[in-house]
Amino acid sequence: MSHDYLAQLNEPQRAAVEHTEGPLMIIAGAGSGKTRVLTYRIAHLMGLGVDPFNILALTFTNKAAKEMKGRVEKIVGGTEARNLWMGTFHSVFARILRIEADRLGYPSNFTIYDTEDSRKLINNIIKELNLDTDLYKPKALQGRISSFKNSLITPEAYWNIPELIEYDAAAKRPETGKIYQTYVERCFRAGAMDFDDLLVKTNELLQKFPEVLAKYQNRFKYLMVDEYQDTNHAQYLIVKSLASRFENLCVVGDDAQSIYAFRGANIKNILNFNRDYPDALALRLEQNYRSSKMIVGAANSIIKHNTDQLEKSVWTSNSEGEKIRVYQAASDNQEGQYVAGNIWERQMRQNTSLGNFAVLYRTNAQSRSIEDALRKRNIPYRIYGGVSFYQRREVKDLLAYLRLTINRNDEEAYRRVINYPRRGIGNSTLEKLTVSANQFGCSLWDLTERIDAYPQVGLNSGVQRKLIGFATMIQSFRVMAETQDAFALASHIAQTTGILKELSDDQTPEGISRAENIQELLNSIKEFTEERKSGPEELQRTDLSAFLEEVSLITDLDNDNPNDHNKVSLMTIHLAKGLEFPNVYIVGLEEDLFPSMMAVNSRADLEEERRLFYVALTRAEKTATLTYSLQRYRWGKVIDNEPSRFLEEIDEKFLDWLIPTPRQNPPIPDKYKLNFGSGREGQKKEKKKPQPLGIKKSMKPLRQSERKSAPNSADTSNFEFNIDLQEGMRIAHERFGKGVVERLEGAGANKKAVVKFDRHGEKKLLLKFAKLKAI
DNA sequence: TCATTGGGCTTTTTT
DNA sequence: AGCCCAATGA
Repeated sequence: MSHDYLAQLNEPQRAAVEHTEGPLMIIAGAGSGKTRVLTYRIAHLMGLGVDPFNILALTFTNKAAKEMKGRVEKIVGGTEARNLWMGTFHSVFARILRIEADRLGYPSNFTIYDTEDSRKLINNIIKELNLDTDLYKPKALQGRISSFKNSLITPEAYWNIPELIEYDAAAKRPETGKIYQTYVERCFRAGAMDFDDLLVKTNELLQKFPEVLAKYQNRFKYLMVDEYQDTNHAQYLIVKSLASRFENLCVVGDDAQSIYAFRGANIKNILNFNRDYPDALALRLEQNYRSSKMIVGAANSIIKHNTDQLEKSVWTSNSEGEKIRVYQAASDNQEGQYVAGNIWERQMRQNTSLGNFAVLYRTNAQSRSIEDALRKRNIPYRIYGGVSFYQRREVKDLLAYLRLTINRNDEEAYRRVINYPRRGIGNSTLEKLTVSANQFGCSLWDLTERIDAYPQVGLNSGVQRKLIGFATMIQSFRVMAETQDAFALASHIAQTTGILKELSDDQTPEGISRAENIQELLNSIKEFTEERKSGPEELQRTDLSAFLEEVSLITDLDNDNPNDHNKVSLMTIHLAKGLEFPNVYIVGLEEDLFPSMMAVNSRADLEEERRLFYVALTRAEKTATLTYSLQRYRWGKVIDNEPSRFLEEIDEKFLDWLIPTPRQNPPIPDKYKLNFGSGREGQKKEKKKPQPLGIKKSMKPLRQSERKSAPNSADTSNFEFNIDLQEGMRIAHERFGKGVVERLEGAGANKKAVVKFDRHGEKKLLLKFAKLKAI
């Protein structure tokens, strides 16, 4: 198999492929061909006689794994590559955990709780403990528990760390440890693991059972980890222990693309690689093969503003390319219209596929205005992420029945379906069951199944009969599961439980779409069984648990539907990581949106946002278009925006500013003008034809202060700008209301004021943007 | 027990 | 504006 693949690589790429023994760190700039390196490296290993059985590659998405496996197969042949283990941390570890589950006291068919399941459970626990949900916000607790897990702090360990206890006490949540402990117990009792558990339990397994560790150490003689900069502490430890025997560990990453600190990713894992492996070879891939010179240059000019980074200079020999266009929209809807119109024009002019276009945004909520505009023009699109198919209520309802059939202790599944469709088992019954289950330390199912033996639960015979009826039904599904395949069983369940009838009775548009989604779920189960039947022998299980094992870790990105190849892709920047598109639109480049409002207060957070912007821009191959909008609907209100600071950070020479000429509004009589503090709906709501866009090139947007007299910003006329601020001065801000200037920082264009607002707390405002008025 | 209503809260980002 | 939840009445 000595192909000429080595000849297709540049110098450092080849070195990376050929350095097979010992630790290796590859710092791979955006678009520098790291996937190619990884695939060739695997092929190369196999060429040297390494058994694919001994190779493990951990990727960031299932899609990336699939793609890589496909590419390896092309080089070495399909049968050869079959034994390769490739997948995400979560899916690979789930597989290991299913094999070893009983050592940890889990059933091998354990349920994987998704975010919603675990939030609901936490919510229940808070209520059972009679705690105030205003203080103990389930989402906040969930985040905190997740961060404990990511740092491998068990509930027992929690009690021994005074800082944590004090922190929670200070936050008026002294019961946090109790909630955490209860949550862990309940998951265990339900035979369920959440996403974090897949890492935590794997680590526990490897630490507690040396023989298991040895087994997998010996199996995975060669380890490769992609996107290493996004690994968290648990992942780091697992990788480290798996690799400690042979130390044939190759990690690939780019500190400039680390965007998951918010979920525990630790950039130090990559920065300190050399400390763990002093003999490690470190290679840098700096030549970008993806993007034009304009895009690479612009991206470099952004990332320069970060102080925490490894030294590296990404360059390209690709063509110059077009300048990056920056467009200012008047509203979010108009932003959408511009993007849609521009995509349409471009694809006509270039006679290219719509699959070559992507619209990227910071938050999922931004997709709506883009979708509307694309729909109006009949441009087909596919939206990734957001409320994905498997999170829809009706889909989760049916899945809950399937889950309960396979794992009857699954508490969240039980709660979901015990009274859906209605069978007269309401909250009070459920509450009694919960109390007893907690008392006995058993699952809800255990009680339900033999409710007649537990008079102390206090249920009357009518309710008992209903519970037995429910249990009998689930048991019958269980029996069927022994012989039937997933599709037959799922159809049967949809039928017998009455879900199908319930939905087909509902002829509202939502009801119809729900019924369609159920049908779609059944179709995908059908597809699953068909695929499995025709697949490789060792993967022929078509039973329900095989399906459930897969389904909980499927993400939107993994479904590659050929029908989507001629559609515009819409997704968050986070999801876009690792992908590339000839034409990229990054929308919503506004202060408080991108960078996010949550991130502007600390340098570390802001740098992560900047890396996110870097990731977004480097997705583009040929053209990039940046847009922002002066007004946007957020939280049901119209909000005024300032252009993102990131726009300023890009070196001017890469940009092409497109500014629409100001709209000529009729003068508005003074009495209709609104003071700040109240909305300005009267202005905003008027439906105007999209104004003709007189495009002026090479022009920066007018700052708010310069725009003051422009007729399209009548609502700002109550404000006096560029006032001479003094510390201690009392001021008013259009959005935040009244406050006191605490201190002033910086000078010139970067002058900022820290203002303590009466109602919104302390904010740091960039003076050239903030509309402050002395009072 | 269940359906309706109104109030409060929400928005980062994901496996 | 939409979603989730608690309170309310049938």
